[in-house]
Amino acid sequence: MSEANYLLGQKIFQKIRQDIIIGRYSRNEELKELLIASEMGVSRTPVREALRQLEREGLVAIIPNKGTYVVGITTQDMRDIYDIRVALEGLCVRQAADIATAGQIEALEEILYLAEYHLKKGHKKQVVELSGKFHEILYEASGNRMLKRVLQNYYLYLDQVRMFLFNVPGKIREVIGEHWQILEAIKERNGEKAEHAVSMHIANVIKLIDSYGWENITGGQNDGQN
Amino acid sequence: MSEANYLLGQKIFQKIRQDIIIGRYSRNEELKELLIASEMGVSRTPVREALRQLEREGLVAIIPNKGTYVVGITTQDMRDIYDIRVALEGLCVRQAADIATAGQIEALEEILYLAEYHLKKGHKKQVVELSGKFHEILYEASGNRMLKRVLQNYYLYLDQVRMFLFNVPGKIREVIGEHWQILEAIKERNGEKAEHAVSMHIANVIKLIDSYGWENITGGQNDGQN
DNA sequence: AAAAGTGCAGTTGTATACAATTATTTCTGG
DNA sequence: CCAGAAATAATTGTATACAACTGCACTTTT
Repeated sequence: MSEANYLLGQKIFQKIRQDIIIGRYSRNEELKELLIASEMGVSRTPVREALRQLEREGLVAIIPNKGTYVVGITTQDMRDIYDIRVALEGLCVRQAADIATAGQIEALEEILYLAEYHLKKGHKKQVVELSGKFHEILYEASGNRMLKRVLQNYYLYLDQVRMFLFNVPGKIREVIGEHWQILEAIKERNGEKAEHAVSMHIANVIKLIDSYGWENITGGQNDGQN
Repeated sequence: MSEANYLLGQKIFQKIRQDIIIGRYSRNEELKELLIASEMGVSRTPVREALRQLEREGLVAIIPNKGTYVVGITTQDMRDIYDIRVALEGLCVRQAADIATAGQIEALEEILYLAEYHLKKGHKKQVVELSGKFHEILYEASGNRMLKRVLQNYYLYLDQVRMFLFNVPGKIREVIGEHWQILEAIKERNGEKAEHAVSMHIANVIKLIDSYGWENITGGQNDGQN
């Protein structure tokens, strides 16, 4: 009665995915259907459906008749995703600069003002959420369904990195500043400028992570097959 | 005993996906589990798993407790994918130019020679296959797992467009020529040039489709809800 | 003692059974 | 004849049952 009693299978899928992304499972760890099912108090059926979906996302590998093994997001994957994002987020804001609606632009602006407020108040959690919402609207504003879809996925995958970044002193303020620049370019309907702003934004993130070392961001996931 | 008795669920997934991509189903058509199951002579279980996977790919939409509906690849999606591919295939060959192995380069060269041969002989089917293999190796040569994954997906989605293109007189020859240029740039380890060659390649395809009209490429998929 | 075969426990793959939800039809009252 | 409610059918969601396959320990054979 309370709220979205989302389908069991989807709930399991999302939980396992999140567990994989944040590194709760170690790489190559075997996911046994019956074990997960009993842990969640359900039967194997919805668990199997969830695992099959995870395989499509590339987060696990299923060896027929043998088992399901965690693949996860490696450090290399994260680097690679950033390369991809430079290309795709650039495309995204270029298109958004052309066709974003007044409502979308207003929503983006509202988010940034709100983020400034929560930043001042030290409400980190809200800022993180707003930052996600900012990207969400940007993706939507591109008017490109396929692009939105793939970028949303990658955004999810980088959850761990974002957690790390937002704990670096002063980084949040910097990010919001860069978001303002992106928004300004879109308001001016200047696709080139918007793309450049995004490239800078991502490049700065990469530079920061480089200085800390990519390996230190994931919680030292080991191999699981001693 | 004959061959790769691939898991039932995967086989169903691939069949339905192909049927959706080539437009055998109309948009918004309802996919009933029991119907598909009986058509394929299996139970609902593997069908459900397949449908859930298709939902992850965005090819169908599942409304809980209601049904599964075909989303498919719209004409707009195809345009959008080409925009994405300009960005991503460019990134791909740029990276490939840096790190492709001698073996991969040799494989690419061999494919093109073979394609030339089959082109002369008029073996269109073989040329299409080789063209796919060419891209496959390019994706692999980027050394970027996530990139490979997403590009493979998009390549699948454009099956219908490719069928169309390869029936345009002289287009196959042109495509092979452009592939040679890409390969040359990679052999020279010139990422810029490779990216430019890919951009040209894709731009030419887009230009050609524009001249025919995008709507005329898909077999006139109707809406399915009269 | 080494190699090969046998049997058993554990796990996945598929089918079926049942519960819950949604759609459709039929009946009833106005 | 129509609106609405009750009953019925159809469909999805989940659990369970059984078959098939895998891995490993144990036995047997040479």
